[in-house]
Amino acid sequence: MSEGRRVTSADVAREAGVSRATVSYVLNGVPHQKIPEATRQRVWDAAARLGYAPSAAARALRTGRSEIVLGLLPDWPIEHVLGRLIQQLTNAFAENGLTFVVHSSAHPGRPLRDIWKAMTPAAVLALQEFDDLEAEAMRAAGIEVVMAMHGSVRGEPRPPLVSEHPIGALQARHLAAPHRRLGYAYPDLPGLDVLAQPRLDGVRKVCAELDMPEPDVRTVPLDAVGAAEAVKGWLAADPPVTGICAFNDNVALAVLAGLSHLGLRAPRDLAVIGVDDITGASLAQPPLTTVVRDTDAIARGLARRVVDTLGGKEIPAEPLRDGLLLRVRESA
Amino acid sequence: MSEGRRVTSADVAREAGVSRATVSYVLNGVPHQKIPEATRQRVWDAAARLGYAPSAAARALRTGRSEIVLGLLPDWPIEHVLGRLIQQLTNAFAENGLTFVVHSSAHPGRPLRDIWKAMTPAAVLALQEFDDLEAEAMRAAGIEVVMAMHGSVRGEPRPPLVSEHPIGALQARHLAAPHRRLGYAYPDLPGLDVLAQPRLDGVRKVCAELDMPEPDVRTVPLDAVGAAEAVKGWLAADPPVTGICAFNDNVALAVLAGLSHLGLRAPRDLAVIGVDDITGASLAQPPLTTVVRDTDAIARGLARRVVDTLGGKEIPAEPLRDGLLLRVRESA
DNA sequence: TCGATTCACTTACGCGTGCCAGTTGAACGA
DNA sequence: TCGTTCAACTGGCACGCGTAAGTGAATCGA
Repeated sequence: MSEGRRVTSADVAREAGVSRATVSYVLNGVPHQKIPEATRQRVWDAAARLGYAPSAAARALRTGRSEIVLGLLPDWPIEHVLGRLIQQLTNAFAENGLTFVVHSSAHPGRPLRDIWKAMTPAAVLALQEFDDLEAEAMRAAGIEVVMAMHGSVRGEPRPPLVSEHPIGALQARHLAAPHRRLGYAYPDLPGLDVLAQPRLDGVRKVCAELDMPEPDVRTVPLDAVGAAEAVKGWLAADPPVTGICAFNDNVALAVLAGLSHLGLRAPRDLAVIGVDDITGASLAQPPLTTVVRDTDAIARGLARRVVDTLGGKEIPAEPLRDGLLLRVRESA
Repeated sequence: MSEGRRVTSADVAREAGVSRATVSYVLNGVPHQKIPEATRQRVWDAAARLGYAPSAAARALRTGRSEIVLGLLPDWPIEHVLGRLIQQLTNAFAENGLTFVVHSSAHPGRPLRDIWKAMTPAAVLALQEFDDLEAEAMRAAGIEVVMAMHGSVRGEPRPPLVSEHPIGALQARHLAAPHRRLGYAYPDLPGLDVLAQPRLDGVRKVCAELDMPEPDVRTVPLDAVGAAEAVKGWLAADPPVTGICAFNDNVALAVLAGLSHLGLRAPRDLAVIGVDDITGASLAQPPLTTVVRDTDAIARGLARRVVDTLGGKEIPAEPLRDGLLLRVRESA
């Protein structure tokens, strides 16, 4: 059938024997119009029969905003968790009639401004920290801006939507039982500070609460030799470090490799706990104890936040609460 | 300044003291119009001064297509390589004035059809196999469809744009020197067949060329115990398998874990080679030998393909050629 | 019986573009 | 002097939609 030409609401109107306006009212469920059930049904049927899908472009042009939520990806590697989060966000937004679309703003070939000016998304969900001026400009253009990470707008700092703090705290609390001195394996990638700092703060806080000394923080590169250096440092510390909270599983894997490089082994010589439960975690020698977060809950929460904000509801500033799960294996 | 209202081409026209049409001609570089350099400059300046960015919605409405390239993500986990590919595709398309946007079609909250009907992308880049009817429907709607994976349209099978074959071949050739019987560690996730089959075929072909027996294919689950079963099978085969080509690094890691579970070790008891060079590969015990592909080349190639297709050029059906690198470590 | 109200719609406008089909004014040839 | 040509523009339509304002018929209260 219809070769090329797209089905418009005018086609539906003709098919249903009503005017275009009526079609629009029915399909959008406009409340203050008295339209009898019979007519409604005719319109619904006609639309279905023709396979009508409204043009997002026309709609966006008319209303001044699209139904697109733009996700800004961070420039650090997209691994397991982040990948899953993207898929889950897509689904969560789809359930709310929004199309989630991600854009890597890593090495912008075009300035970010062009991107959002062009697509006029209803909202922008920043999965990374980003420029305040940019955020302000978006707001001025009528775009809702939601940040998942730490971020401040016009100087007024607001808490991150997704809080990293509890992750470090959980790691520390797990290790604290047998271990009296903890170390923190900090990632070797500058961009990760937004995540790493709050996690480390969580560890610090628990140490303080339990009257333990400050955690011994060392940057751990993702290679066995470099990691071995950090391990040597920990073991030589005074008092010696016996348990390591790693920024994530990859860093934890590096610590394990460092240990192995020195002929040592977890948890005997040094206990290690990671974050994320990547595939390699359960396959490591020894299998890695790790913290998993409920990314689906985060995705839903984030989506709801955005939807509510778009709906005009005022949102509490508190972070989302997402379940954390401790997956205990052998490394700690 | 301009609180709320967006800058339109009419504003630019007023600022430059010309008509809207002239602005449009200048900014779009329409060839068959005689416009003196002086006027061009005035328009360019005015546009820059006002910070004009054309409305994608209006443009899309007018032209019937947007400048968006929709990437359809597969439903398998987005790891390292795929994540990097997404970022690189974004950049590659950006360099060509296109906005790359990905959508996870994993568990479609809405039918896929609604998505692309709504956003009318200029092209769809499927990173996974997908429905022929769907593809046909898109084509009918004037959307260019490009497939990165295996895919056939209306029954006529066409070769995949990104070929997986050479990966398996390279793995096999590397192992073939000391090893006379190879095994293939097949992933335990049905969706991965599109990738796994061609890779396995590559291994098969090399085995045949070198007068070696057929590879011994076993499905390897991502846990040590399950993987150990597969390992036992290989070692007990007749003639025994001594080298394993794994579908990817995670599967290779599983094989390593299986070996370790049995008190064995690579490469002494069984050589293992993976694909992707994920972070965990270099950190494994022993460090994993693996095949890396040049995803940046793939991204650029894919982007160019799409851009050329949109430009009306007829494209050769041959797959992209991407560099393959063998990263030799200790496991094989 | 008749104005008023309600119902069930329809008419018409404008969102910002791209681009076709003019229009203007100057230069030029006869 | 007057067409004719051409460079350099401009006017205005259509894309598909949401929605404010209007319209004719039916119903109703007095």
